[in-house]
Amino acid sequence: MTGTIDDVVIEDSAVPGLEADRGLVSRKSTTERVAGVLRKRIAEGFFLPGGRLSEQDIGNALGVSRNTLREAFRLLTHERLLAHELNRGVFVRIPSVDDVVDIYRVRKIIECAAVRGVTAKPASFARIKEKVEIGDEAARTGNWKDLGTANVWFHQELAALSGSERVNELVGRLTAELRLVFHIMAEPRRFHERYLPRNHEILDRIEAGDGPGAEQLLMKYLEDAEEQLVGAYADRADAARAASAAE
Amino acid sequence: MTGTIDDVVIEDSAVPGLEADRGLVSRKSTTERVAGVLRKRIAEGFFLPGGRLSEQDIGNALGVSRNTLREAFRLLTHERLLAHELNRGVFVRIPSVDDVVDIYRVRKIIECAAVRGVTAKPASFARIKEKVEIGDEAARTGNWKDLGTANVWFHQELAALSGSERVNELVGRLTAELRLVFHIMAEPRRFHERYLPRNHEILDRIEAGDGPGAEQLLMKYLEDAEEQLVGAYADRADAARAASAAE
DNA sequence: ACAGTAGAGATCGTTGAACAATTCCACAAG
DNA sequence: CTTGTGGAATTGTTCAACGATCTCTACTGT
Repeated sequence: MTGTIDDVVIEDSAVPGLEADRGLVSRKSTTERVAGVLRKRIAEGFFLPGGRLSEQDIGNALGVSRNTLREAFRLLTHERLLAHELNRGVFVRIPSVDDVVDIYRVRKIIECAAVRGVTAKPASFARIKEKVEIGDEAARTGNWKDLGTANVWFHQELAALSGSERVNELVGRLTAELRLVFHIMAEPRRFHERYLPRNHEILDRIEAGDGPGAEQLLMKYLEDAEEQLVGAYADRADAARAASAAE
Repeated sequence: MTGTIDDVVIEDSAVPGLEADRGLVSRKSTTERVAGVLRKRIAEGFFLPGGRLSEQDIGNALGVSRNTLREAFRLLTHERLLAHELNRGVFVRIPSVDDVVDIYRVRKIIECAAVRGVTAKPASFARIKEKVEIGDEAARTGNWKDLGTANVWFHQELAALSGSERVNELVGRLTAELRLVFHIMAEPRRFHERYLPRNHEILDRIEAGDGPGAEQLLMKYLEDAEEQLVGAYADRADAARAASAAE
């Protein structure tokens, strides 16, 4: 063990404000780049929930070795985007109803807490407003895909009010997981549209510095969205039951 | 892609209640077992923060190949226990002051929300009480190490009141990360002791079904703990500054 | 004496091949 | 219709190899 504990120095940088560019300097390993590609593909529905990701095929397609690919799989499995079954391979995860309920349980806790703390106008107002307007524009032009992503961004900005790196990361993961849910839903397009006016209401309360008010609206918002998704799952189950009974 | 979206069936098993044993059947991959070993070693301080984990050495010591070991490293890096530096290797992470602040930010949100929701007596009361008593016993016998872990368990039980799998996992990760912080502190033994009576106070309020009351106490508890840790970091920084100035 | 540099050694990043273990699928047998 | 039983396909894991990158030392020139 080379390093000792005394390496713990609270670094006050000699060139403040430059550390932000560190991300631009640091190259990324192949594993991370592969994971990024797969993450994007999963998000956009190229790999559908339940589908298997063959080491051989994807390795060939991306031009990376099996070992490197497996490391990327581990990353995404850890993010709950993939499910790893021993000796069977990795599959795009199929969130269960319980998952949906749990995801919203966490979202209620996190996002509501972030919004509740709002009192004065923080600097990130513009960012939230921006996301709402992007959503409006997408709805006006009928671009349902963009509407969905704008909505996701909106909620990520809300969570960002907490000012916590870990909260941001967590919410990012949760929404990525939710995208899987949307992909297994029959009609995802209209899902986000009905929540557009409520985005405005929440933004208004935040702009007014009314944290508790915004929280109340957001809580109701999340409860409704959850109920709708759970309902969609129940419909699927009913349909499956009816189909198997009809044989 | 073999599986289709229609695989999403809410399975009503032919043998209800047996799926719970699925975890017992599934063996674990070598990667996961290795990750488990490393996780434990890091938690108990065998690998100290800042120390480098050589692929070669640890691979030989554990009798696994470099590839398998690297997969395990990815897992732990994702949990923020290890830090991965390209072409330099993996190191036991050294949490910064910002990390400590952020960890407590999240803990306040999560644990307080979990505790706030308590109204009637849930079934998990006994579990919480148990953890408090384990802490008492450890303090009585002067077993500071056990006191620390008992305290961690206490908070994990508090978080478990939320009834969310994801919250449990998150808090588990945060406390694992906090253990790193404790390892770089000079005198970790006495740290937990002073919070013992406050554990009792919080437990009392929970048993009384007074969620908001418990939340208030818990919030103060977390604020004090955070302040103490941040203070310890500042001391370290001062000491480092003095040392370098004396040369 | 000192800054800069070249090079050797160590370690990581990534690949490719190999073999064992396991699962999957089709087909035969009861 | 259910229960073995093969063989093919895929994953789990190891090993060896080579280029890339970092680290440290020793050397050079001023």
